[in-house]
Amino acid sequence: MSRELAKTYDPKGIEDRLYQKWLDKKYFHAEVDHSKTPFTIVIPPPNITGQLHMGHALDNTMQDILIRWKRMQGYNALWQPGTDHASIATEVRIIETLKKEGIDKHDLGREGFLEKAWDWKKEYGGRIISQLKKLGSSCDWDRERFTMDEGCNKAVTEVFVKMHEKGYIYKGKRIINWCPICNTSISDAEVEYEEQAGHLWHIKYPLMDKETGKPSTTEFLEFATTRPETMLGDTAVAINPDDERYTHLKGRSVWLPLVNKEIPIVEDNYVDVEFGTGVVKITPAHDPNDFEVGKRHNLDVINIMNDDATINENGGEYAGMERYEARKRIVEDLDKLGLLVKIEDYTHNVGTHDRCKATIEPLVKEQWFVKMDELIKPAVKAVKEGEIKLIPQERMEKVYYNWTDNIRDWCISRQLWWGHRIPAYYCDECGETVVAKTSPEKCPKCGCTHFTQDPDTLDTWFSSALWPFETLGWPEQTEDLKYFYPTDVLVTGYDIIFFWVIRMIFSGYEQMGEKPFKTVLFHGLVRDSEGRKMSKSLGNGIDPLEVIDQYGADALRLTLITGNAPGNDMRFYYERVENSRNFANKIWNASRFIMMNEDQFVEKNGKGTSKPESSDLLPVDKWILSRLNTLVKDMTDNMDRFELGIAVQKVYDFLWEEFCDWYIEMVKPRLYATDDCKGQNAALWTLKTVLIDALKLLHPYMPFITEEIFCNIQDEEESIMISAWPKYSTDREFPAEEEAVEIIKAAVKGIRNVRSEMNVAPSKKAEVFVVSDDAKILKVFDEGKLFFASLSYASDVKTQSDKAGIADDAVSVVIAGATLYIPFAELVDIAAEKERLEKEKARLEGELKRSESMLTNEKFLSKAPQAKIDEEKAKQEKYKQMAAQVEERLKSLS
RNA sequence: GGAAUCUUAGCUCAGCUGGGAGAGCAUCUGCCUUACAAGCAGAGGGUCAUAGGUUCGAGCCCUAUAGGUUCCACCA
Repeated sequence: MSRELAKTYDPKGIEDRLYQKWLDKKYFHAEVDHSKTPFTIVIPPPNITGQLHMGHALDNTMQDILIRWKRMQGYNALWQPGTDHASIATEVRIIETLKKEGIDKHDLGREGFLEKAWDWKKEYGGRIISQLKKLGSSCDWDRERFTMDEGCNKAVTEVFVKMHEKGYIYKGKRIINWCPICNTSISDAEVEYEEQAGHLWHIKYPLMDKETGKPSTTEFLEFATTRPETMLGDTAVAINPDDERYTHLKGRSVWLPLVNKEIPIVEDNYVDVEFGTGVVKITPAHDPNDFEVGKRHNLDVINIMNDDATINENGGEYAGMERYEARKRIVEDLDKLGLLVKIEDYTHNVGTHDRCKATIEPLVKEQWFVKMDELIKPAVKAVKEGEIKLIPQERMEKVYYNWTDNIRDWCISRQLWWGHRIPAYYCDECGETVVAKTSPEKCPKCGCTHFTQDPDTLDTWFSSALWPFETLGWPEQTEDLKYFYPTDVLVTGYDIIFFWVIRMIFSGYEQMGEKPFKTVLFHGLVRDSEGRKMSKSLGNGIDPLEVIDQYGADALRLTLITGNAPGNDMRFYYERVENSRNFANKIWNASRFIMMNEDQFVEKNGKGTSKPESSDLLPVDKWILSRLNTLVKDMTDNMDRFELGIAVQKVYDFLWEEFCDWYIEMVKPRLYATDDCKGQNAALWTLKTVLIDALKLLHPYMPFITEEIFCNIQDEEESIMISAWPKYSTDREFPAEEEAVEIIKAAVKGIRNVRSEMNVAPSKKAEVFVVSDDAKILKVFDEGKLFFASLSYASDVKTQSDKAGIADDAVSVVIAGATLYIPFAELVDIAAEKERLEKEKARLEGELKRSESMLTNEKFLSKAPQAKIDEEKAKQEKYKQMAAQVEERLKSLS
């Protein structure tokens, strides 16, 4: 029944096969079950236009780890998946595609366009889902949702109407960020400031002559601007009331050239006396600060721009010009009038749209807003009081409060077609606004029965904000909602804390009266090997699907999760993926070793292995069981604290170093001893037991290979993903055996070290004498003789209490409590050995000094925990012994 | 302008509540030892940015300085 397994692990084929098995078995599916505690994660819904990138890969790997782990711990684990309609991103993409076919969105009309958009969704919405599956994501796909499906539509309308009734949603004429390319307003959060080289135009306006009432030819007021074209909409010039230079100007006015009209000089504290000339032109329609100044002084708001950023009819002769052309012409014309003082080079921050990178124009428009001051309060309180925990805590809380303390009302209307249409209806007769779930029958004011719905749609994040409860059935009070809400963990990048996380929190409290999640686990960005952001324009993006194809999803997942702390950015290196792949191969071969030996065992004995009597277990077996036991505890603790990188590092080190490099090597002599059936059985049982438990610990991180090995190596359970997470057990505490094996390990290392330094080939074997006056230590070596000899390339091991019968020139190695002698005379290099011992002596003296200073320190003795003191005392004792032995050895050499 | 964060081995980064300076890759030296050369054994390499301070003791806490990254606000 010998099992044929390839020498290297090749994930190709295996991963898809196992994923299909899990789907067929419905392992990912969760139903309400009151006998179990729920554990819920909602996926940050990827955009339907999206392609899986490294950020998704990291985000979803983390979620999958948590979900698989909790599922194994016996929780009713639900990972709720879905996709986002991403209104503006999608609409922009569709418009681009249409453009290539020579079609303008307006040619299609709203209905036609939306038809195209839904086709798009059908075609691409599934793509990202299948990519998430490649990664191994154990989402409950039966529950897949979409932010514009029927349920979500209902939720959005419900919230809009409810919040409008409460006065939290209002329509107002305010200054907003306008993207002339996308032709829509955008929220403050979507504006990205970018440093650009520009100019500062110094311009002067003539003062109005008090006597003649005409523009003065001698008196001017000078100021600077970065956007000269906005002068067309100027309705005042402002000075600071405390500015002594301009006291004589109070109450006067200036002549606005080109437009040819008189505008007042107003006094406002907004003006910084220190900056420039201390004079500011005021354009209320095109600058947020000017808008505020205008409100304070009752100034006219004159919009001079069309939606496409061309100058409108208010711009007189400049009407119809594109904004930058108008700028050029206006500067030229001012120059002709002698009103242009100078042009300075100036770098300043320009607001751009984060999607299309076009320079945004502040415009005054009527838009829908969400009033934030009241809504934000419970969201702040929740974090302050620890109701919701942010990880990494300190850093993210600071970012969080920074935003909540400076929050402004949220502009939620978008002049787009792809999205949730605003449920506001205007009476065709009298213009009355009715906000309702469905189109009203008749106007409450005039009785008219014809209405037109608001053409605008809502900001994508308006629906995303409802994601944690709308996906569970809200506004219906479903069993799912009652059972799975609030969710447990939200995993996401810190880059969308404002867009999404905060908005979910206040929405959760407002709509559900309860937090949407208990913990937010933030991760950083995945950068390229030079630390740059991965982006399409740079072309430095690494496609996770290619990595999966080449190295397997397990290798990618392990790479993304190791050596990376929460909230920190990481760099992506292929070398690290290779290392992960090598690790997969390592455990594959370890399992192959076990299976091959088990097959041989069965062949010889005609029966399989069975659980050995406790007395058949050797100290090494107990040692590895004990180490595993500690690992279980440590890893579980780390994961409880969401320290995923640290946790996986521990199982990695355990498997590679302790299990493969030490335990398997220790077990080999026993397996190869042909007559020891009981010993072989005990060794094989321990190997299997430890490997299987370690695989379980590793499974959340590397789901595929662990499942593949699990199913090959045992046949009691059908899948590792529904097996139980290992638990710490006092039955597996073996401190004495741990100590014993550590002593032998130190001895093996010491001997290997000497042999290596002296360039002795492993094939040249020599006797090893273990000399100690401690009978317990000699017993340890007697019991471990077999594997000690094997690991230290010894031909034989002799234990004794003194140096009798050992050649004087034997090389010695000092370890805690014993001295090892290797008599291979022909290889001894006295000088080298002396040098080594001197080094060792110096090291021990240093350690003793440190130890001494601690143990004679009263404060340390009184303040440090007893365990630490005892530990230190034991160490000191050990150092003392070792130092004595080194001293003795040095004497014998000289 | 405000704030956060980082500066640890040649490179990339771990290092939890202060008590042994670590990993991967790279380098050097041996090994085709019957699970694995995608491997095994061994070695070299760090005044933990700089200067102070707190402490018996600091990579870790405090202050200042220098440099990098990021976020927020935006001043004409």
